[in-house]
Amino acid sequence: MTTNTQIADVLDEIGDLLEFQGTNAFRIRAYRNGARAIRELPEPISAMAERGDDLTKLAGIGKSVAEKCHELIDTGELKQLVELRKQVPHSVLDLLRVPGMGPKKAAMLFNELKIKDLDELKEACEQGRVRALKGFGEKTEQQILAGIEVAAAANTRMLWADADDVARSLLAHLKAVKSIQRMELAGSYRRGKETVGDLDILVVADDHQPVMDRFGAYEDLATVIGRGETKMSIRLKNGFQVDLRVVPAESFGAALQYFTGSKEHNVVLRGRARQQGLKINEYGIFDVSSGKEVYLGGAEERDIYDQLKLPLFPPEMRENRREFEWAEQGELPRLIELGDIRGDLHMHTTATDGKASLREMIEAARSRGLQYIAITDHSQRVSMARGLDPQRLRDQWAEIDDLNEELDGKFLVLKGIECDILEKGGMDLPDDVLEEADWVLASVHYGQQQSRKQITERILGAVENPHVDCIAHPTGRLVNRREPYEVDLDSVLHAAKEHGKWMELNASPERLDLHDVNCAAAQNLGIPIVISTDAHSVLGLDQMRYGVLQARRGGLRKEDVANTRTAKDFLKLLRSRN
DNA sequence: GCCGTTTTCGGCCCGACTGTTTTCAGTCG
Repeated sequence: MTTNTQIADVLDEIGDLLEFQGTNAFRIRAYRNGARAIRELPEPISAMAERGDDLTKLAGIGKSVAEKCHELIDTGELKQLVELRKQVPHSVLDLLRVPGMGPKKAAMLFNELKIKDLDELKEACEQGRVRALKGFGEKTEQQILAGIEVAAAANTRMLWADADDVARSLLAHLKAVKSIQRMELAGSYRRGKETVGDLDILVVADDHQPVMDRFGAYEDLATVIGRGETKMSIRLKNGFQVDLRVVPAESFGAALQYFTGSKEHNVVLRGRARQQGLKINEYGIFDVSSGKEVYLGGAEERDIYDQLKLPLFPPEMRENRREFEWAEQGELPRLIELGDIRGDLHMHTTATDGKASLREMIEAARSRGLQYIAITDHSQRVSMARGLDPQRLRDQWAEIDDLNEELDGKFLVLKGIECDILEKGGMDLPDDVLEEADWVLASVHYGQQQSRKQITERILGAVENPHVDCIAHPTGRLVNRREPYEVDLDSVLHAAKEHGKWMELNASPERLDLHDVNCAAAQNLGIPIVISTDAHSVLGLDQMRYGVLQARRGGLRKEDVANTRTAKDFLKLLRSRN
């Protein structure tokens, strides 16, 4: 079994190694595009190959990459990669993590000084051997030395939620500058990616200098990486890089579009502009058909898309996945919004590992404008969290019955449970207990290291249990920290479809599980998705916005998400399962 | 290496900043 991720990783590695060898940049891009296409496929490419599908029909995959996919699927390895690895030691790829170090410089270091890893690079810099190379100097050597520390310390991206905190703090800091007329964050932060590599701030101001001075006086600043006429970059104490650009008012929209990206989206946009005799850059959109540049617009982001007769794509959609196809068919989905959410179907209380009582969670949910929630504490297997046995669970449910009576239809509390899927298979609570629940989440917490076959069979068992409603955090991944367990999600989704089961998109910023690509796969199959906070406290209920952002990246609409329905319609849909 | 209602060959996004190279290459986003 060769998964999409494994194949994509191989293609990316080939891209890295070829880049190092100075291969034609477009050939390298072709490998990267192929890797991306496969990574984002809604179904396993191995299944497509087995069916005899023509893989070259997939956008970004031609004859060569298709052959390599077949070789990987059939033999589990790729001769080309084995060869490349002989030529370039794997550790030299670490050199590229040093800021300012690209493939050309790294290759020079490897070829001239036989430097194979970061340790050898450090030693060579300290001995002054690097500055002797053509194109290198003393300053470059110092930068490399500083950069090695950065490469070692800060090579992980920040969770979106954490980047959001930094972003808000920076904006508040900059707002003190009176001459700032407009200010906006761009980049992957604006696109709502689950992790953010750096922040891009765009500003319109009468005078550049006070803005840059203020930027350089930010309290968490560690170093100023660079400062030019229009652009300034800093690194924060936590290693995070922030770029600031000051742009003229007539270019603000163009710059916002440009720096929001993604790169892939912009490549397509620029290609289209070129075909129409237009040119886009961060200053605007220009008619170049006469040989001169005639400014057509750029003050607003809309100006760019209007000129190309394209809709103003929501930033979360700008990944060159399907947005251009949708636009051509006039079928751009209306993405779900936070305000569409009416219920929250996964949360914990002090009965297990939550911080707030049942009553406090209900009050907090009501004050956030929700109409219904499900209380889903852990089941007995999760002993660390004092998981509920049948008796304690039934006691909680009796309490919920009383509270519902007290609420008199103004708010609905569902009697739920997050029931563990046991290591040996089967559910952690007997069927007669689960049968009494309004809402049963099934989830894996233990035995995450099991084989693909074991884990998949466990989850399939839960999907087939008639009392289970929804699979919670279906892949178990933790953003930046833990890979998904080895589940065959494609099989799980097909089984869920067959048995009328739903899938959770867990909104907790460190989970965001399902992943955006998996959301699209579930949507394709018509499986209702539930966005839930998995709140362990009152404030945890506010995590819903992270889940909605992820859902938007997955292309989900209001109608794809079950808990956008009113309490009455939600129950109706729930009871009509199967 | 991929792609095609301008093309099966000849393109493939575009500009700022830095350092070192005196006219530009490399890196980055």
